Amino acid sequence: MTVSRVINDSRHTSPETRERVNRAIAELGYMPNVLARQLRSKTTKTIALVLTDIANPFFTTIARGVEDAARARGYAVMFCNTDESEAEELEYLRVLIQRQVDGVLLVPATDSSVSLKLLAEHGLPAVVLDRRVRSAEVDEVRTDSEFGALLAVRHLIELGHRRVVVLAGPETVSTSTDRVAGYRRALEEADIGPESEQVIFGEYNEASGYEMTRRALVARPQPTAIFACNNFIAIGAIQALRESGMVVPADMSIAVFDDLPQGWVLDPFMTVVAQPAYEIGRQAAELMLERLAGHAPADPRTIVLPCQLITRRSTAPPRREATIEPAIKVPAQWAQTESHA
Amino acid sequence: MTVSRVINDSRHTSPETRERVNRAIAELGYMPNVLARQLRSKTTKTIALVLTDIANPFFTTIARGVEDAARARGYAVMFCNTDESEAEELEYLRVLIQRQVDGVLLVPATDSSVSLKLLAEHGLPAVVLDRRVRSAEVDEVRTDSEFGALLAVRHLIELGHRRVVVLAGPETVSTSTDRVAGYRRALEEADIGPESEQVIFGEYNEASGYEMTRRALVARPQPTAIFACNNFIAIGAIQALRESGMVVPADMSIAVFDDLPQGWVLDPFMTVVAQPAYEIGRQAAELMLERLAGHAPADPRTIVLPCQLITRRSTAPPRREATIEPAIKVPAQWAQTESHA
DNA sequence: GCCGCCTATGTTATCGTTAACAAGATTTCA
DNA sequence: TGAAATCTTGTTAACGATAACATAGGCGGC
Repeated sequence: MTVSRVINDSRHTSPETRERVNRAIAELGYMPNVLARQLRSKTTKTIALVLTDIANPFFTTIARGVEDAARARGYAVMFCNTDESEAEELEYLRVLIQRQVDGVLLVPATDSSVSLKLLAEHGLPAVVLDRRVRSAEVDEVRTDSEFGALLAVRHLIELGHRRVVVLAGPETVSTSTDRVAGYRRALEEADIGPESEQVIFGEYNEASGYEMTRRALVARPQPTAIFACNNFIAIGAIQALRESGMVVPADMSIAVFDDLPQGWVLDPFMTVVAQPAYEIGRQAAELMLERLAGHAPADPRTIVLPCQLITRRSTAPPRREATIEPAIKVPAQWAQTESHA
Repeated sequence: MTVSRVINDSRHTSPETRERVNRAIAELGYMPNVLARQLRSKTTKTIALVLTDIANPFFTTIARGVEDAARARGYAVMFCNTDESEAEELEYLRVLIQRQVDGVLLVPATDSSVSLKLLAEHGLPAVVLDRRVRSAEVDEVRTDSEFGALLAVRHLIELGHRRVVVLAGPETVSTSTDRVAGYRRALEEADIGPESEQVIFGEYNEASGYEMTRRALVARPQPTAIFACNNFIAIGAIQALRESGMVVPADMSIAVFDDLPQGWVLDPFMTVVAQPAYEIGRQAAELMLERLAGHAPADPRTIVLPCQLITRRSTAPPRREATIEPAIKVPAQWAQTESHA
């Protein structure tokens, strides 16, 4: 019909016809059937964002960046939550292929590349976010986890800590291993021998953070500082510390990878390595949209964004080594001033 | 093709053919095109959940209930976030109609019924969640906001409070007005005159909670307790109280509608009116799925679920009226014991 | 006046699936 | 044995849009 032309092009249509068609549309409450359009045009104007934990504000922020960039160019976004499970991830990808999405932004549950192979088989472009994948030939956007961890642990060491325990996520996830690598580099830098290393691998959630902290606390000599590899691990850690009556930062310092929103765990304000989560999402979407528009080079591109240490009140010199401050002063009300490094 | 029969029915197909088809599917990596299927069958096996704030754990929990119920019957769920804006709501509904969703679960941004009219015009079934809508002929699932508010405010009054301020959401939202009504009933019950009433309407978010609290604190005589009509308002309130140096519950009690997850605002644990959020979502989805299956009566149904007062440590007798406890004892570490009423 | 080009509209075929019908093969049962 | 019932497979049309082509005027240039 000419109707199609009015709705889409509006080139090659006379003003009267356009008027007539629009009137009819208004009268009938007509709305085009997107399904039919997509079937015919072989493009759904939809991209998918597959991530591991939508409840984590870090990923929520990424999702916003993706959505904003996509919407600005008329694309819709489908969100899929894999719960850190590769099986779920593959399940979702199959659904997405069937639903004919134009491309997939993926936070992979593991560093295996079977998911990417599946996408490649079906000719779907992909962008990997936040994590590295072994031997992948795709666009990637992430931050330098190793360097961020180095900053955080260096900060703890500068405060005087010598026994720092790192609570990591799964060993199969690159952000875990990279952050542990950064931790090791910081120890080496300070000539702290590997015998003082304390690394616990677990999962990127509250329960695991709680459990790892309980384990860390029974170690002798007890660590004086915790480096949590993500924000949920830190929340679990705080709960475990409270239960065992330890006060942060007097009895235990804690530094965290990934920021937490205001309103979460107000007390104490956390020293964190903040990632530009919104930008990770936005730029990943941009890479994808460029590729879909045909404006992208054939070779994969990698964007590594900077991260930033924000020191707040959850880190302080350890009890024994405290020299300047006379004792463990725990202000009832934490000041909200921040210093950025 | 016979292929279709193998994939769907598998009735009326010989085992050999089925085998042959399945082999071919595996070899070719064939996946059916969902779009075409949906176009032909006029059903997308998709329902939409349109809500006002996906960042609020109350709605996140509803979303889980919806998703679980839907998935169990093979339905997919599309989530849409209206940000409490009726314009956005209508925008989304138009998209959903175009995308041919089978039905819509709606947390309406206002109590107007234009959205429901739009859906009815296009023959789409709807279920209204959490809030009431004026003169609507649709299925509804919610809790008894007025009764919940009555419980919370009665609890404050029993503790000895006489000046309770209620921080509400928008006046155009039924949960706001219902909770204010419950507040008034509690005051009447206790023979507290309307001159002691203090009602502030705002929005269901942190910023508004903060701002309303600042306003409430300058009132003279100052209120001794706050009743926050939702959890985000409460978080904003807590921030404002901290800034002005007030300690909860010694200087100010606070009771909240909607529970908060562990990990959020640990200190102090909140006295809340908890709603069965998951059940609201699940039962709403069930109503919809029943209707889609043709098993529902023509007349609209309304489900009102019970809510529950959970007293924790954010409420205590007011300073002046304190008689039994000698002073305002604020334990450094809040116990996590809960008593249910 | 004729040709070619541009514009506005109509026609046909197609995307990939399934509903509906058709028809041959096989089984059931009187 | 024959007719009806059942099973298996094939054929056609349709879902609602658009791409591609076709047609018919209108216009300007020579």
